[in-house]
Parts: sequence; C-alpha cells; structure tokens
Amino acid sequence: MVSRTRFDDSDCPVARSVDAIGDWWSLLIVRDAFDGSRRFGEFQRSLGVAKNILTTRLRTLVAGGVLASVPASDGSAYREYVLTPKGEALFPVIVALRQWGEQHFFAPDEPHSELVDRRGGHRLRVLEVRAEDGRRVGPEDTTVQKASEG
Amino acid sequence: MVSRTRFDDSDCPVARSVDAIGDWWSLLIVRDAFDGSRRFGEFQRSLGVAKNILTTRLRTLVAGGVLASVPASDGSAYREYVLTPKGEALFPVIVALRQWGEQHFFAPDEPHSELVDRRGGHRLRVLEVRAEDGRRVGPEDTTVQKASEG
DNA sequence: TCGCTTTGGTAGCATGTTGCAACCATCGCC
DNA sequence: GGCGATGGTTGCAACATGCTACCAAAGCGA
Repeated sequence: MVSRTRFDDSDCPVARSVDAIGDWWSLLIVRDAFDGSRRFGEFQRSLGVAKNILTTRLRTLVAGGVLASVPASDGSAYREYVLTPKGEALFPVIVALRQWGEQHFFAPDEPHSELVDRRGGHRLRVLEVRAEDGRRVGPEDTTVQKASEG
Repeated sequence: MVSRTRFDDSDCPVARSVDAIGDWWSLLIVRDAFDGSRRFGEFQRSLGVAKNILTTRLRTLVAGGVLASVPASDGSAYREYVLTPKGEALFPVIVALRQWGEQHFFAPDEPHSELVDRRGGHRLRVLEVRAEDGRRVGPEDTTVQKASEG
C-alpha cells in the first residue's frame, strides 16, 4: 500500500513526485536530512512528530529510494537514515520552498533559519527558471505539452 | 482553523511554506493553475478530487493569498480562481518538483507531459542552486544557520 | 554482569480528515 | 419556463493521524 498512487494523472512528473514523497512530514524529514539529521531520534525531536508516524514515513522514504537505512556511523548497532542520490536531487525543491517562504511569510527583519553557502557564509541566489537559450522565463512564458516522448 | 499551524518549527521557511500550501492537492491545484485552469470544474475534472475537498482547498489557497477569486473572464456570473503574484512565485517549486519527477520516475523514452518554453518550444534548463558568487552548490556545500536576522 | 538509561520502535484507542454519494441552488440557454 | 451544466453543501463511512502507554534491544557505568 505504500505505492498505491493517490493521484491518477500520473503522466505528470509533478504528480509522481508528490506521490513519491508521500506527505508534508516526509518533505520536512528530507529537509532535516539535508540539515544533517540521520538518527530516528534526531528527526523525532526536530519535527515533534509522533513516533509511529515517523516510522511509517521513514519506511516510505526508504522504500521510495529517497532515504537509505545504513549502519550507524558511530559504530553502534543502531541504524541511520541518509539521503540517496535521488534524495539529494530534491535539493532544488527544498531550496525553492525555502525561498518562497522567506519572501512571503517573514517580515524583512524577522529572524528565521537561513540556508547559507559554507564558503563565505552568504545566502544563496534566488532560483531562476531559464529556457534552453538562457533567457529567464516565468509561468506566462511556458506551456505544458501533453505526453510526447523526448 | 485554516491557519492553525501543524508544524511548530515555524522559524523555518520551508515549514511555513508547507503549512501555507496546505497539502498535496493544493499543490496540484497550483500546478493546474499554471497550466491554465481557472474554473472549479476544470480543477475538478483535471484532478479527480472530490468536490468538497476541492472547495476547502480552493478556499484555503484564496485565504492564504495564493489564489484569488475573481469574476469569470467570459462575462458569466461564475467565478474563477487565478494565481496571485504570491502564487506565481511558486513557479520554481513546481518546476523543481517536475524536474525531479522527470529525472527519477520516467524511463528515458517514456512519454510524459512536458513544460516547454513558448518561444521555440524547447524544454527548460535544469534548475541550479547557486551561491552569491555564482558557483553551483549542492547540499553538501550549504549549511543552515538558526534564526539570525538579515 | 547487574541494573539503569537511551534508542527505536509497536499497540491501542480517540479524534480528525478524506472520499463518496446524494442533494441543491444558481446560471446559461433555448 | 424548462432543462442541463456549473458550483457547490451535507451526511456518513472509511481511513489516517496523534497521543499515550508499552516494550525490546543496545549502551554504559560500577
């Protein structure tokens, strides 16, 4: 039942992505994973989510190939959850959500957590959607083509 | 109860974004809005979601300032739902999710809907996260700073 | 090696949310 | 004015979620 799709327009990559992630908790788990969380307890304390929910979400993410369950790095018998390459590829998604939140839900001087470049410690550039030729494009410059193979 | 936050780490912009959007259905509504849907029935047919659910999602999105309810453009007495500037700013989020889906959930020759540049009809560039100085950065090049004001 | 704490879960149950189907008011149109 | 389409609302059953309690295994100090 992990893989039962909730969204039937599954030729749309957005719908498949949404279905693969599962729910918002899962996305916040991924965010925490980017932030360095690896252990069950770390995710649980950071998110404040119920443990049974966290259990199922971690399992879903592992089943979906976003996280992998590996032996703990400190040599203990516990396991850790780390991002797979597929999970790391969610980086732009998280960054986009973060930037949207920064721009629309915080007063200019309101403190909030920040994602910064390790080198220099500066904020990141705002994501830009670009056409093949490098032009910046917005929603009105694009259109969706249905199901043609590339 | 629309605004009751489910995620308490609300100094994180990702959590606020996630909370503001509401749920996955809402994100697919936004996707369809980018794709040109405006009417209740369009969203309903496209998504296959129950009408009461769609009603509450549309209300939530309007209340959150992502969509606006405006008089129908065809002169009829019905209303339409259109993206606000805040809603349009979700464009990179949708594009990021779409690209992630394209890269990880479709065989290379598997047909799927495509987002293309109107001029020329080509695919878009893959989103790149860049530091202030223009370097491409990945998850491992960044770190989260807690709640310092900018 | 004994006992206590931490970790990583399960199990059961109350509550909230979702999906489905039926119903209904208004609109558009002839 | 009548009839189908549109855009909902309502009630209810099913499912998902969250809370709390419980539990087994691992760590760890003495």
